[in-house]
Amino acid sequence: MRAQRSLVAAMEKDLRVADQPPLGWYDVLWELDRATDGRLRPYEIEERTLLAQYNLSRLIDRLEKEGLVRRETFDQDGRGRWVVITEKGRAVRADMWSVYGRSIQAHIGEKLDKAEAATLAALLLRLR
Amino acid sequence: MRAQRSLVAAMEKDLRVADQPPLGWYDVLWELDRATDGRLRPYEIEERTLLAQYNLSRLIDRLEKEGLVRRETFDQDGRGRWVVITEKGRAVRADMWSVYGRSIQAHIGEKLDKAEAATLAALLLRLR
DNA sequence: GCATTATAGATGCATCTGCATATAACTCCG
DNA sequence: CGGAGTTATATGCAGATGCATCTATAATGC
Repeated sequence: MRAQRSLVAAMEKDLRVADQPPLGWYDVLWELDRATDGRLRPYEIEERTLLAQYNLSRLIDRLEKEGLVRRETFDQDGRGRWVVITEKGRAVRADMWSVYGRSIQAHIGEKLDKAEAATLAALLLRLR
Repeated sequence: MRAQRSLVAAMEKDLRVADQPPLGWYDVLWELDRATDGRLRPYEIEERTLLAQYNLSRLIDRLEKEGLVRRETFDQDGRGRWVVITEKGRAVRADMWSVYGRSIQAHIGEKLDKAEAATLAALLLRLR
């Protein structure tokens, strides 16, 4: 918990200093950017990011308001929506990565070697 | 991040279902309970829990309102305060532990053996 | 000894989160 | 088919968080 708290605090700060949006935005944009056709259903994003449903719903609102994603209807199921990343969304994600990637390197890469990082990732994966 | 998110969600839920206060309360009460005379300065709690200063300040407000801690003046430095745990605070911490401890066992203890847990803790410690 | 700077803690305000619940659409079973 | 239950997403409201800043006090430099 403490490690996570300090990493998040440090990385959020790196992003903020570089005038970039908060961390949460990245996860969603990244999932969309790598998805086929740059689109996912909200529940798919939810599964991948482990964001709470109501939380994601409003995060999408914010992304939409900034023009980084748009919602489209999902024809096969009237309850469903598509969330589609826009060109601007892809650009913002790439910008964010230039800061976030360096931040990960600084706060994690510098402190663990590849093998240790792999061990850590494997152990954490077991906790989900 | 995802492991932390899902663990916190699960543990908060365990606490809530058992009618116990949120996780953050525990950390503060625990630090106070084990401290000499059951008292610490806010900045000491901050260092130990890695809570943000403004965040802790208001968490103490809530604990105080519930009668779990009280603030006292700190004579050696007019800027400082003591945060002192009350008997009720100690009791609440103990109650919480009966739920939280089991929750840790269920969500972590069941999934990692002692050696793995030690490895994980050591790696995470390096990230702070 | 006074001005400057630093530290401890609190707080206004905007935003975010969490819970509960709403709404809408789908599925399934008799 | 029709109602009961289920799933996908959204939202009202209360409370928590984050940022910036404030107040009060202490330390430092000249």
